[in-house]
Amino acid sequence: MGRTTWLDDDGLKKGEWTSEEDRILVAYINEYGLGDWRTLPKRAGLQRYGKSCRLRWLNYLRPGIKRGKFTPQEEDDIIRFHSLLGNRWAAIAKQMPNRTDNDIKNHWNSCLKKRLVRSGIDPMTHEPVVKATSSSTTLSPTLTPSSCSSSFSSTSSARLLNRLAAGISSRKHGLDRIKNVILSKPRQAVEEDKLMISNNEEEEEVTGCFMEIDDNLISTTSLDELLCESTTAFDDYSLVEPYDLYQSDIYHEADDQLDLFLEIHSLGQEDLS
DNA sequence: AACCTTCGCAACCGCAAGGAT
DNA sequence: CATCCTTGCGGTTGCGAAGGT
Repeated sequence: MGRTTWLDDDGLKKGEWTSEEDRILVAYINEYGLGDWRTLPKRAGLQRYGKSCRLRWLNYLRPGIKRGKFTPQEEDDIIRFHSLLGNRWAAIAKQMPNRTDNDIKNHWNSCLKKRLVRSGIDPMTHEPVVKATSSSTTLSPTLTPSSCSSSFSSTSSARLLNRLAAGISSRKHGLDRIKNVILSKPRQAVEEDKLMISNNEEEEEVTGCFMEIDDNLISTTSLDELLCESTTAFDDYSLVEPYDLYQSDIYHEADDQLDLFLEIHSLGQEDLS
């Protein structure tokens, strides 16, 4: 499977790699290690572009790559990470050891995206598609627009959580403050539950509550709803456009912020189930 | 059996970010 | 500070395999 091999204007090979080329590339890297990709082909004796060698190594030849069918657990993970990160395949791949971003992207585009569509889920927003007579739109499964003044959705809640995670990890907002803010607006509480927020060295309980909105009992006590209700209390936590945070300096300062965000959000997901 | 469509996946392309000069 | 170069990423394409008619 793959593309046939051909030579470009520079006399360099393109298309499918042969097993002999693979062997040469692996042998070279094993002996000399990774270095300048541009000059690597010449040094290794390959009629290839450095970019092609890099791609072949990262997506196919490097040790530890898991190939073959994705397990249901892996598929669930991809869908969940995609709902949080969007088409940031490299970021998703970082959360799934042994799978390449290319593999994940391919599987999403060829399989998972279509599966979601068949299930009536918008693959971009991860929300149920509501077929309207006048105009098509998507709605949160548990919240209607009137139930929350802002354009609340799982995506925006993810963004809020992201900001929350960034705030916690940067100690911009202490846990005490977050705790106080959440507790300060427990509207129509009917039941209490507990969330644990881990902050690397310390753990604290954040008490949440169930809420009743527009006659529809929200049967969860996710951090999402709580944050939705308390958004206004976070003076600088206004709803932002998708992935604003990912563009911010604070987010790119350290990968562990992503880990923290995912950790916190997974706790939120558990509450949803 | 032949043809057509869909699937799966390797690899290419263009662009952007960041480092080097 | 500007320009060039390298690397990394995401979107897309090409093509054999598999499945359907």
